[in-house]
Formats: sequence, C-alpha cells, structure tokens
Amino acid sequence: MTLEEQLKQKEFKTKRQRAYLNVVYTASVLNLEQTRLFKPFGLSLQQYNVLRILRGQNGTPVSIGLIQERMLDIQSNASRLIDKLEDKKLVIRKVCPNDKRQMEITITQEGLKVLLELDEVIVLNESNILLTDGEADMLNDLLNKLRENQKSK
Amino acid sequence: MTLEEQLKQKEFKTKRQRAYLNVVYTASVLNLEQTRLFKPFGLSLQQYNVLRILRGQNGTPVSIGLIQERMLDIQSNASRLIDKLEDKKLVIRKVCPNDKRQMEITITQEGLKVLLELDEVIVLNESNILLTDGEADMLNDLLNKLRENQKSK
DNA sequence: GCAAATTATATGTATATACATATAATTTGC
DNA sequence: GCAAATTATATGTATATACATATAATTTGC
Repeated sequence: MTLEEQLKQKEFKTKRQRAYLNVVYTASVLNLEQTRLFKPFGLSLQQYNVLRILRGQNGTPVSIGLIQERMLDIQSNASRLIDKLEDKKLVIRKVCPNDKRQMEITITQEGLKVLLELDEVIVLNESNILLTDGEADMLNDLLNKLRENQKSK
Repeated sequence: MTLEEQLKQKEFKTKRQRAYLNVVYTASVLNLEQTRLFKPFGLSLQQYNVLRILRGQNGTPVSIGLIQERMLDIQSNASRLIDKLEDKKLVIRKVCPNDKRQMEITITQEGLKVLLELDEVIVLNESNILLTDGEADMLNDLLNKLRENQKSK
C-alpha cells in the first residue's frame, strides 16, 4: 500500500515531505510489529535493545550511560529500563567499585537465553523483508543523507 | 554520520537488518526534532497531526475513528488526544445527532491560527532536507516496498 | 586540601502508545 | 419489535519518552 492510500491523503506538498512522513510512518509500522513479536516473551522492544547491547559487550560490565548512548531511541531512559530487566532477573546491576557513581550492568545467563530465543523470531521476521542487498544499501544511504541534513541545521 | 558510527556498532548481520534499524533510528531522530519544534507552541507532535487532519476536512466535522485511521501512529489514542486539544480550545467535540455514539470534532479558529504558525516552522525545517526530488521518490518507493513485504507476512 | 564544577544516575511529571475492557447506541436477524 | 451482535468511544493499566531536577561521587583549579 502506498503512503497516500494508507493515510487517505490526496497529495503531499513536496516529494521531500512525502519521504519524511513515510520514514516516520514506516518506523511506526516496524516498531509495532516488533513489539507484538516480543510480547509473548514479556519483553518490550526497548528492553530487547538493551539486552542486545549488553550481549554485544561479551560479559564486560557496561554503564547506564553507555547503554543510553547506543540505544536507537535517543532520549530513552536506560535507568528505568534496567529496573525492569533487573526485576525479571535478566541483568545484574552493581555499583562500580572504581567510581561509585557508575553502575556496572551485566546480562545474566537467563538474559542470554531469552535473547537466543528472540534471535530466531527476529531472523524469521526479517526474512520477510524482500529488499535486495542493493536496495537495502540504497535505502541506508538515503536515510543517512536525510539525517545528516536534518542535523546540520 | 553513518548508522554504524552512531550506534558504535561494528557491523550488522545483513544489509536488510541495517536498513531496518536505520529506518527506526532515523524516524526517532525526526520525531525528536519535530517534538522540539512544537514545544514552544505547547503542542505535541501527535496533537499537531490531529489538528492537521481536521484542517484537511475544511470544516466538515470528523469522527474520532476517522482521525485514528489517518494518524501516522497507528495505534494512537485519538480520544485522549482530542481531550488535550479540547482543553486548549483548539477543537470542539460535539455528540453527532444522527448517531449518538459518534463524536463530531471540528477545529476552532484558534486551532487554525496555531496551525498557520506551525506551518511556517515546518516549512523552514523541511527546507533543511537536502534530498533531491529523485532521491525523495526513491526513498519513498523503497519504504513502500519494505512495508509491503513486512505486512504480507 | 578544599570549594566549586562536573559527572553519573535516579526520580518526578506530562505526554503518548499498546492493549484490554466497559459502556452506550445502533444495527441485524429472526 | 426485540434480543444479540456490532460499532464508536472512553477509560484503566503497563510501558516508554522527553525533559527538568535532585543527589551523590568525582574531578578541577586555586
């Protein structure tokens, strides 16, 4: 379905505006899908993202600040996301001995196990994206360009 | 900045995965920007979207359901957004005489005035997107394709 | 070495999403 | 014409974002 059909809008003022709205709308669709995929596992999309960042560290403890930096949602609140994950025993939070302001977050065995299950679900879901490698690259480049210009303002 | 630099991630498993995450990340950046643009006007991004849908009707009253359908965020809660807009006297909510379950929402003069101010801000902001028409079209097509495949699952 | 500045995290608040459920009005099917 | 089904909206709850502010620990500059 095209964006126009979806939003039942006849036209957009400029092609740039259409592309802009399409990015926002498409992300909303993708986020909703992932949220639903994760639901049966009792994890939110953001909680999953945090777990993945932790796994990426291969066991090295990570500070709240570092997690925050690497999240897809820029202004997310890592501190509270970690709370939720701690409640579920998927991560451990310890005060860093060298700097007592910092927290050292590590993923638990249980956390790794849940992630493995989710990986399968994700791979299966992403295989539904039928973009070719060339198209994916092109999309990637265009988004980088869009973002770059936005930020330079 | 490329996505890899931003997320400080060395690589992605597939080009599709990179494109997927880039869509989500880019939308997050765009949403945050617009949210900040709207802040001084005391409107949220979603409230703005609702007002724009109402203006598009040229004075014809619109039901909550129709607003919901046309919003960029699919599962948004139009009912509560309208509450907020009503508090600000930017819209009027009346029970529909033909079907007392439905509400008739119309934008007020005040609402139209606020929208006009915001239009200028938006146009200014969108002029920072330096994609050419061709690039915007291409981006649009790729996003439609990405979404189509996702949905067919 | 100590006050001031900075940093890391937590927390409060307003807004919004995602989903389930409730309620009232309307439509359907007999 | 009336009970059952459907529809439109509202509301409750858990989660998250965006931002301001608080607090404790560390670093800086004299």
